[in-house]
Amino acid sequence: MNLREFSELLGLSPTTVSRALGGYPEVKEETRRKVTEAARQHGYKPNRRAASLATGRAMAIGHVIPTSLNHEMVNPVFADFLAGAGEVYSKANYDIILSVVSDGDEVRAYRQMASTGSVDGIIVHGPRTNDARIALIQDTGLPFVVHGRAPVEAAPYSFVDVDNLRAFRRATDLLLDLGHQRIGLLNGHLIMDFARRRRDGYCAALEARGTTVRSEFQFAGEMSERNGYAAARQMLRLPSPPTAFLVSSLIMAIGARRAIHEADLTLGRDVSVVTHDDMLGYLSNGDDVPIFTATRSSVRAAGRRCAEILLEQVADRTLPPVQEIWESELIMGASTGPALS
Amino acid sequence: MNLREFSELLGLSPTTVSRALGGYPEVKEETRRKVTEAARQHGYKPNRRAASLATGRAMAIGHVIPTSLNHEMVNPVFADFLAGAGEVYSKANYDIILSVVSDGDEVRAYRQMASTGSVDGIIVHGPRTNDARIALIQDTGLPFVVHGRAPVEAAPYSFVDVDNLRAFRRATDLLLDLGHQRIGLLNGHLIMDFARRRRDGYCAALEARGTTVRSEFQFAGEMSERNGYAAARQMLRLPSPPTAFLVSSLIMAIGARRAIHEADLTLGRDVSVVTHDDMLGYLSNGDDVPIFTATRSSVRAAGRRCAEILLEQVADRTLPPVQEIWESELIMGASTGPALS
DNA sequence: CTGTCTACTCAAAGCGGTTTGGCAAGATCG
DNA sequence: CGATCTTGCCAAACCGCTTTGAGTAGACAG
Repeated sequence: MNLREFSELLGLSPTTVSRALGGYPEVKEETRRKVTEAARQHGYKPNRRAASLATGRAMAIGHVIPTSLNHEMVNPVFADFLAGAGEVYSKANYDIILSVVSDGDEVRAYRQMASTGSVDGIIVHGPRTNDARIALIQDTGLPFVVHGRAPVEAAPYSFVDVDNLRAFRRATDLLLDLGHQRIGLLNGHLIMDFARRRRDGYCAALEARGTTVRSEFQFAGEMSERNGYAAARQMLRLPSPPTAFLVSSLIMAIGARRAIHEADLTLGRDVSVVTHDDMLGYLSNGDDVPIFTATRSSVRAAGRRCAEILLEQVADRTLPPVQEIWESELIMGASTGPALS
Repeated sequence: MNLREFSELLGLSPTTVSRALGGYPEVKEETRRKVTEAARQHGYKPNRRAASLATGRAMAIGHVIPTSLNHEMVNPVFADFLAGAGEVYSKANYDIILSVVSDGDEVRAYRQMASTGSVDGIIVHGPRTNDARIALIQDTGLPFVVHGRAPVEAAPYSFVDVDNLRAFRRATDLLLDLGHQRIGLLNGHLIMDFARRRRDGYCAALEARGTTVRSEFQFAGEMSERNGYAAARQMLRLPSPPTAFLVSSLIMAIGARRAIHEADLTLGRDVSVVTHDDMLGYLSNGDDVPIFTATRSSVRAAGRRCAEILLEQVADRTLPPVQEIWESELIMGASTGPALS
């Protein structure tokens, strides 16, 4: 059923029907009522592609999700981020266009989205330390919002980020205050901006206290359960092992916990753990008492906020960039305790 | 840059340029070379919406992901499923149109996708026992593939599913063979088709051996870490607690493991666990030796296969439905052992 | 040298909407 | 009561592409 057929059915012109459904004031209220009612009954909905073409607005936002670096892992925070963003989009009647690409093709995917005009705006996920994508998208003139940020701020752009440096600096301070001198860092890949900031926070705290920063206490790689386990295990086998771990994701922390148990140590007594918690829906960090002491920030809320900002920028292209840096909560759980002397 | 401008630039007609880029045989090879080269250089790409409108093909597949039942959880398998499907789509130059909706609006989302013609086909996720969506989509005439299946088979449709009943029957048999008499089931919501089939497999195995099926040994709900923990804890506190658990997802099993540790019991000795493992990228079930004994089937592979089938059906609407039921592997890990008498 | 074929290329008609610029009919005003 | 506004509707142009059907130039044969 297309507009012409539908309008003939009603004995009206396509123009009037389109206006009636579009909420324009030029049609009589009664006519509008008749039209909307008939549309509901016959299931008429304007063809989205045609409407897009005519208005120039795609009514869609592009997300590119890369399947990670070398492995085939897809970052588990995407699901929650998309859920948050999706809430906002669906209220505004926007679609998500998702492009799942292997790491190398990412830039191509962004370029394609921009040049084929299939989206009105773009969300950039997982910014790298030197991220070619940002300059690229800036060139296209398409509105975009970055979840996280990249250090190079050639021209300012919108982003929503957690204050990762501060979060990890506070977490490290906490462990130092508890008397821990040997602290392992289980981090994400260092090409990721957030991982680098977290490491900087960790190093800054250690250096401020005159504690040596040791490379054998640092792991950087994919944040999987497996890697958390393997890295923690290896560090625990060192002649003088860490008494505490600072971990970049709850999933990795669960891996670390496995290694701790396996070494017949007790979490929160023999070994302390502080982790970052993205508050993923299916992986809550305990109910009343948190399992892990954690720096906490909802990735779902970030998704919502990024979407809001982006839709505003799409609606009004002249708006200045919005930059938000969120403070993460530091919550005390059962996984930290004083260092055993 | 649009086709008209671009073709004027080249001194050719829009038709010829379109044909050259489309790979039609009516243009001279040399002309085609010139055109593609210029397109690359000037960054010309046909506008997707316009092309769609002209050809009638949307070059997009719709996925609807519901944020689960009562809670705000979004199923973590989506990310991996989408990654698998995305591999196939991007090769075929198809987009994913994602609609994230809260549970109630799901049907509306499907109807909308179908009637606005923004997609060429649909993937249905997480079929329920009585699923209205399937009949609805069948009505629209749009090709679709179900990941999983629903019991009502009014008219046959395409699906890819794991043989859940058989998998859980085998797993239960394994535990029974090890001497376990009291086996807890930590399952998903029973309105989900897969959960019901798994329960049926569990019950069938118990009944075949004359073992009583007890309701206090069955939990059905959201498959989160938290629920796995809470349900296992509660069952372990029963006067005569289970000596083994059968769990529907690795995340839930990790929750159960936490409860087991907390009760000062040892996994694989005091309490056995068999779980289903979707092989999510970030949550591997151990490396060489699996942590958990598990029924295993890759959700990513399922995503790939569903996408393949769907694209075939889109290309040729007359194709008969494809129904695949995959056998899951039963792999032996360190979480199962003989029942302590 | 003319007629027929082949190989390219083009103009124009959609695809299904939105939107501009009119045009009648009825309402309002002097 | 005629002139001027509103109000409510419509015809037609346009968004950017694909594709049909027609046309032109050159190759080749007679």
